[in-house]
Amino acid sequence: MNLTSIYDKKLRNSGLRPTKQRIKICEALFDSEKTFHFSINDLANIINNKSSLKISLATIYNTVHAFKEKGYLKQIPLNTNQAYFDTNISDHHHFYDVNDKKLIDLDNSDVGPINIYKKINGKKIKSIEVLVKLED
Amino acid sequence: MNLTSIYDKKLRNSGLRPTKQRIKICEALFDSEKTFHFSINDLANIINNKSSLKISLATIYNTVHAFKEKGYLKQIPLNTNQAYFDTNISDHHHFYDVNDKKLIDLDNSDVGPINIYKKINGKKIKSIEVLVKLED
DNA sequence: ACAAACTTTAGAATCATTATAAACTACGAA
DNA sequence: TTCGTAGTTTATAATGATTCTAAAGTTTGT
Repeated sequence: MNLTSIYDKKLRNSGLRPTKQRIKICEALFDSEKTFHFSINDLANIINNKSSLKISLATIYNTVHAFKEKGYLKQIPLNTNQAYFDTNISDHHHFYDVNDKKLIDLDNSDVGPINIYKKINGKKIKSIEVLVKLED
Repeated sequence: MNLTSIYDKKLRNSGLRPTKQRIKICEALFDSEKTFHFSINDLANIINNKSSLKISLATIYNTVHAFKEKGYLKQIPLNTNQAYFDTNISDHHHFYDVNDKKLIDLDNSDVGPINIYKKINGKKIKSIEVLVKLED
């Protein structure tokens, strides 16, 4: 089965129609084995620079949010003015290099087990994310 | 020594002139023993609702950034559209309740030791921040 | 009291993101 | 296949947070 039909199935299974825009966004995000980090603007540039089909910013926003909802993307908690997303949806963490303003994955195996001793009544833990800031 | 003169000294020591706006912002932030989390808008409301001296938004932005630079405030890494700050500048972490959209401090003692095994050449760790998302 | 440097401010500008509503497309039923 | 409906895309406008600007005001050392 080729990638396009995999994306087609993925979209259908999520209740999203496999439009050519969404397939193209899937290609930009998931064709490579390597995962990566991106802002909406990064993604718009990646797609609209190397393809004849231009996709509007609104569609890219909509699609990224839909994919985030469906769990195909994660948003990275950061204190920057724009949102950053990750195609690596495994449980993992991040380095943030404050000088180079770059994100680097920290696999779960790169971080020792994290124990949270405090409990909040009626709430359960949904995720644990570690941000390690780096400087020169 | 009263609080106002402590703030005066704090500001002078940081190379910031102790203007009445900055003193008032210090009062709003640091008078209470309790630390708290706030957005710029929260802070503007706190100050401008309970005081006759109205401080412009621009000044509040400037001052919060200056205080963050000086280490009197911390910005909390989150994926929200607006910036959140913390008057608790000790090493600590956060719960974020995704249903109630509320932040709760997680003291260092509430979290087991965190070990980072990965190293990046020429970079050193500046901070480690854990965000624990909670849901119902 | 004075000049220089620093601050505050209102308002404009910018940037990221979301909303709108009209045109377009996919899809299932007939 | 054709049609109607629901879902999608798009340009553009609207919003909201934040930053910039430049003029007016304040602080400070002398």
